[in-house]
Amino acid sequence: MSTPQHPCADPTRYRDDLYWIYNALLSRYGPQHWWPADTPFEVMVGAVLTQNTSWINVERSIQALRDADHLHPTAIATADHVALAAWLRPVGYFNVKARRLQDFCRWYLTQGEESRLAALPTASLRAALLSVKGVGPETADDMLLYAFGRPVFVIDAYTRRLLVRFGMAQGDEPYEVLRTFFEEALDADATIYNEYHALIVQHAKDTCRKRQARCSICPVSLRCPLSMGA
DNA sequence: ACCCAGGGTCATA
DNA sequence: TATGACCATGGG
Repeated sequence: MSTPQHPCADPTRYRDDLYWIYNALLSRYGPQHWWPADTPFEVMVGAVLTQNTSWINVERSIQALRDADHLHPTAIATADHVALAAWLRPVGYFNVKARRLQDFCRWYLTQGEESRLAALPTASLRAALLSVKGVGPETADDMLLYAFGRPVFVIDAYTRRLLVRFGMAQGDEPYEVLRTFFEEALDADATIYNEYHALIVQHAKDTCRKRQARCSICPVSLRCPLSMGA
């Protein structure tokens, strides 16, 4: 007991709770049909653009790329930085994201696109995605789950708050710890993971951003488990 | 005016 | 390993 034990050190203990939360969210919001994109490549573009950015702004930039006929890996890979940054202006960090998106597309083209990547086992594919500058753990997992259909659980800020609010984690655990927590507690099912993450985000949009004082899903009556602050 | 958004990198200690 | 600074637009 000298070493501080995280509550999430024992994933199987929370299996039923995590499925209860999933069912509560699903019965409230219904299937979310994520990721909102037409192609796997668009999923990956959106995953980069939505970093610390609201989705409405990502839609604007995706549309700007589409209008300019640049919603393709070769077009982005060879685009002028200033032009690319202009299309990405709505998502913020446009200089950073222009470089990240271009780096990703150039890498993507060298990999022979999806067919080659889709043949890789999940661990290898994850490592490959993480090797691209600008693709961190959450962005890579968005791609793995929503573009490649792999059973990888995506951890975002909302998920951390959810775990903290339910007493399953402290909140400052490394990304990998929380991802492993979900994946060991739940069955490896990409369909469930897909819906679960989407539902958590939907719940955050529904309650957190509206600053609701109550949330029937939350076991704590006063505030929503995903709400900001305390 | 303030806070936050479906994060990640880099410099520093 | 673990903080802090930085990136930057748009909506509540």
